[in-house]
Amino acid sequence: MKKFYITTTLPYVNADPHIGFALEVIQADVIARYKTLQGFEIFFNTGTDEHGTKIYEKAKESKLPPEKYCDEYAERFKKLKEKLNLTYNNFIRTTDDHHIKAVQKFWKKCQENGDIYKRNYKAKYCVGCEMEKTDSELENGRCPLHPNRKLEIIEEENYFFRFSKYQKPLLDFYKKHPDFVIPKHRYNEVIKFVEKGLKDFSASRLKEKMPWGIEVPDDPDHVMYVWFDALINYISCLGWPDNKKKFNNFWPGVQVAGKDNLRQQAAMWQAMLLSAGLPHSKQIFIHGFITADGQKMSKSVGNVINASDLVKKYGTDATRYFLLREIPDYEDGDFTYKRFEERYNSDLANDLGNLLNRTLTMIEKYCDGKIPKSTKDSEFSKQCEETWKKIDELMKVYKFSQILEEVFRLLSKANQYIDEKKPWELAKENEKEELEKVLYNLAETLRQFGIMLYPFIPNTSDKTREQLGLSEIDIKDFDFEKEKNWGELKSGIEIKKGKTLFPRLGNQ
RNA sequence: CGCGGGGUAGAGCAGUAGUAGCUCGCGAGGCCCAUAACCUCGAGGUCGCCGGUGCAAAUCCGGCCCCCGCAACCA
Repeated sequence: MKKFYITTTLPYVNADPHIGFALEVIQADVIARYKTLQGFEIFFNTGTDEHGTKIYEKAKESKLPPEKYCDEYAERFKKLKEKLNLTYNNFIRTTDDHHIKAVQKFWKKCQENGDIYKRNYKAKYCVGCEMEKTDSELENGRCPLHPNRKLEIIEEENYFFRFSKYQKPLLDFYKKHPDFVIPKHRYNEVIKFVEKGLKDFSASRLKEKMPWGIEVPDDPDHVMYVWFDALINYISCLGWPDNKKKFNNFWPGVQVAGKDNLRQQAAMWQAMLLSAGLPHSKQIFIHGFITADGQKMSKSVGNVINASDLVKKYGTDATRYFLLREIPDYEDGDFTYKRFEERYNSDLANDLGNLLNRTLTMIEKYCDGKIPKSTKDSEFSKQCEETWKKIDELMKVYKFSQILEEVFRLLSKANQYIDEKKPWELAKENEKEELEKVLYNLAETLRQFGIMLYPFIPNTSDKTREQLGLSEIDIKDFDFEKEKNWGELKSGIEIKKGKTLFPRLGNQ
């Protein structure tokens, strides 16, 4: 069986999951679901990033041992699976035993390769921010956020990773793989970054200052810096280094990440893989950010949109639909409740839900509630075929919004078709054959929608199928290629008109 | 000369050379199968500004202004 591996980045567990991460994991889920339809065996990984200073301090604040604190947050992220209807089959925590062992092994490999070395490290530290500051961040030698405080100079011995050594190999690699980073402008961005020159980066901290991390092998005074450990999850989740079979089956994979993560994913992580003698990732797909009402979401502004709240208020599919349709492909997008409800009403309620409803009502009234005789010369069969082609092309470059636009265009054609053909008149005039043809075309088109929408809004896909008298898509044995063909909807099936799919919001 | 994205109808966006498009909203009409839904038509834009190249520019080139991220561990 063909294999496919996809992973999200691991969110840091110092806050509740917000819709930015929801977007990422939903996008990954769409890809995974589509690949599954195509017959791939999927390994779909997500999880939580749990080490590092911020978490250590957050835990202290909430008077919990870090382990407990992480447990609590990891649970909240795990709940997304249900809430967002995700199909991931692996959830890694960077505090998992096997991950820790893998990280230490990875470290040793880099060390054997001469890429880890110790040197004195000096950094400027702002106590106000509790953060190191680089020179570029300073204004007149002071932290712009806390200009009254003097910066502390911290000095300690750190291990460094020889990032600089990989400038040329990385550039060669990018050149050979023009699709390595999607979209193109992110690909260009990372090349520019690497061309500018790479500085070795610090890969460890003194344990006495920051104990919450993975121990450096053979040097218990040091723990690794959090991202060095975190990046390795993309292979430790596959059982590397022990489970060679699984690793070889699935690696390399596609990594979905936010634009803030471009350098880490596309440059640092790739250099680390080179150092450890492992193959590069297959592809990095970078998505944009979500603003709330045009503003960056932040706790201090108090405008953070929480994924769970959306699901609670509007449901899983409406949330998925909004994020996939309204956030522009590759770019930043804006969230507002107004826009959300507009999308919901116009697309999901008026176009999709209403089409299903009116079609099924007519089948009940005019065809005894049974799918009528199938027709060959459908005006829709060709359009469905073309839409499938477009979906396939666009899916390769992760243009989810465009795909949904295409699918809903087809939907709108179906609504037009009803007005054109006026089945109610055909019924009055007893034009049975034409009437059945029209209704079959509509029902079959709806069946096709059901499949097209499966990666995006799976519950709706199920419900649509159910109301057409079909069973839900059982992903394990669903013959996708066959089901895409026009006419797979058998006549005589009894429909099961059910509840309104998406009741309109804000009526009244 | 730090890096990147953006400035197109009231709002949100698509469109990378050849009659300016989509969704929502707005106005008029149609229909009655349907979730006050659906369908048709219409109003509304000097495509940020200035200059250049072209028969032709939102689209290419140069300059400028404005907005938003990032600036080496926050999706």
